Amino acid sequence: MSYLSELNPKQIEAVKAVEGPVMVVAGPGSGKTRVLTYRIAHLIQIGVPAYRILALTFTNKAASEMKERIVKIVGEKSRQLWMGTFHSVFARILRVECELLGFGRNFTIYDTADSLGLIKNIMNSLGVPQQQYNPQAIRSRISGAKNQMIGPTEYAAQALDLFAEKTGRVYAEYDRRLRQHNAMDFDDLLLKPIELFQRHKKTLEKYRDLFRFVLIDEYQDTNRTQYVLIKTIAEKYRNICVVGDDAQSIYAFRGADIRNILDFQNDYSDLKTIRLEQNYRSTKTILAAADHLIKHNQDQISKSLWTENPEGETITLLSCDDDRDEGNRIVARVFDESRRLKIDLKDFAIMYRTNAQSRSLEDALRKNSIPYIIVGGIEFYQRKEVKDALAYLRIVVNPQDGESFLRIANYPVRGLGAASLERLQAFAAERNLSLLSAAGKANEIDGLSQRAKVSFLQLFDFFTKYEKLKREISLTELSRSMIEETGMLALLKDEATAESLERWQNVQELLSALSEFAAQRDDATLEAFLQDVSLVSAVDNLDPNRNAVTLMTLHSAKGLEYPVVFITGLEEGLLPLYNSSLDRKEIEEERRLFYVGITRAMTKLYLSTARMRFRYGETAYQSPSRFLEEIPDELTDELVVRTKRLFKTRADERSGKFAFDRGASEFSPKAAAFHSDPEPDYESDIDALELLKIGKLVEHSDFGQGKIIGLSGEGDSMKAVVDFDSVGRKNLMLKYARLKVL
DNA sequence: ATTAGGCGATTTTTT
DNA sequence: ATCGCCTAAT
Repeated sequence: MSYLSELNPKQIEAVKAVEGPVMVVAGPGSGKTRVLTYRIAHLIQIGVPAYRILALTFTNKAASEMKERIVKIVGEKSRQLWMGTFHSVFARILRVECELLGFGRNFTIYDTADSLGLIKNIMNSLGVPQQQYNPQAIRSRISGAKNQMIGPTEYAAQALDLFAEKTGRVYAEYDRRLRQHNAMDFDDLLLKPIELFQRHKKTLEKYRDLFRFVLIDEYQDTNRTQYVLIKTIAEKYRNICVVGDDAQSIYAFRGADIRNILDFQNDYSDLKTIRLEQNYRSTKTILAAADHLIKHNQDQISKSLWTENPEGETITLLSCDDDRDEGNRIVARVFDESRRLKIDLKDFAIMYRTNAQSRSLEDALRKNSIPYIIVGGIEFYQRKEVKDALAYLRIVVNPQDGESFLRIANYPVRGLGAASLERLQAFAAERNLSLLSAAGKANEIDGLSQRAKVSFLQLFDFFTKYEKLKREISLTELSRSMIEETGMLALLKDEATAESLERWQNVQELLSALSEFAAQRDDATLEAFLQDVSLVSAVDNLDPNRNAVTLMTLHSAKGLEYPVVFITGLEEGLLPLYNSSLDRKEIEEERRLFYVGITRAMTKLYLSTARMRFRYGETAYQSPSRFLEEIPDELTDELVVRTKRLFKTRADERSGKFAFDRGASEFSPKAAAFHSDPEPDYESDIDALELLKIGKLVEHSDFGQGKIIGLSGEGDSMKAVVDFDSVGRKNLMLKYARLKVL
């Protein structure tokens, strides 16, 4: 077994302990993924059929990457592994088994936005005012209840206040409607399998027997339903291996339950615990900072992380004036460090607590023509036009899907407003019909205008036609012709604004994605495509080959690593983020989130704060995060900038005045050690780059004064066309030209 | 009575 | 950028 030579003794132990319950407590960067990969490869190598192994990961990307590596080690037979996120694996099982629960195999998966829409609709029909009862809050309460396996009846019985009482009523109706729509929300994908296994012992036996080996990654972020689910499944063989790190538990808001770790220890008396404490990722400095920080948490399993990696550089603090300044200074550091460390843009990650923070960072990157990719944020599949197109496709697959029907009933505009849809819904409820079939009986609905009747009937015919065509033409043809016929493409094209054309593009992109999907898989169905689309996570789309700076939330950063990491917005109220209550547990989760961020960094870590920040539509004064005090001073440096730095001119260099008179990046005394590192003769010029605009007057040391009349290129290859008073037009590489802005 | 379109407020983190 | 509310238009 040659691969064992690549592992340390603890890792080998974790790979080889395949029988019985095992818990691997794996610190950040301790080679956890490697252990999981080799463990599965090892299982296959000793003769376990791949299809008898269930491996649950946190993202689909992690699953497919791991699978590829396993295929490389032990060959094609490992393709049959059951591997993916909880949600995708159990969605797959439900597709086969859900008829036992009264669902059709073509059920639709509702994402958070769909489920919120349904809840709002229900609140309207139950007469629960949305002003008094926040639909979001109701949705998250229902989701919370589901994650703890509390059903609507039980929830209503426990309701103590008015809010809970209303939530209970909405919850009951919500469940009913999901069933009517033949739809499941994210929580159902975990809850329904439990129900299935409870009610159908034969099915339970089938899966218990199938999954002889069960592995779970990121165990600290599993919730109660996930815990019950795997415990149920693994009961027969008890070959269950969980891998996780309590210090990286950051999903309590989603129902992740730390009890899952403690209970696991209680559930299995013969549990073998293996600790992976050697870190292969970060410098000693970064690891020490993380360690000091996390020691401030009371709730934790104590562990002592260590590394053979070098001491490394100190962590650099950037104290910025405001969010704009923060963006600019980070961009400047990206330029400097890419030069100094000779690394690519893809080696940089900028992290933040809230998605809203990405804006000022994006502005700075865009202005300086630095390519970047943003993880999450406004996701492709969340865009209105994409969701609209998807809704049409969803209805063809599942004609009962009322939520999708309501979404597109009046898009493109067909004269079906709120009142008409209200009538349709009432009629459908009365006769126990789906909205689509009710639309087919529009003539029987009282009080509907003639126009609305015609529209409903046309809509019904439209879907009837495509339901039929579905069996006759290819996936690609069907979707293309259908979306074409809705008229939404023409509508977007005719509008001809930059925005509408972008939307048009997005719809086209969706259709291409579908074609590609159809071409790639021989078993490709519209159902499968729609399921994939519902369950993609933000990081799944991260392309490691693109050379661009990565921007993401601290949550998305879990499991990733980068040579240089910037963690931004280290301010009270932002990290830790304040909401209504901030008790110890919440602070500790925020601290873990920061911990996750720090431990993503391999060689260099930057932490930034802004004195003022634009939030909720106004500029607020911010104070530094309490977490900064928890990192020992000797591990950090402060990079001070006095004023905006301009390009040096030769004259400045000669006089040596530049650094003091005009301000520059300058290190505080304790940063001297860092500054004395061998630095390439490269200047940090980015602050000035953003000042460079067409029309600006500039000075060149040889050509004198001139005016910028054109700018092109990006990064190091950025050029400017300058009209000089003395010599006329010149095309200059900014990197060498050393222009001074006047 | 309905619907269409404009304007203003609003974002914690996510499968 | 999206959602909800308001007013003008049909």
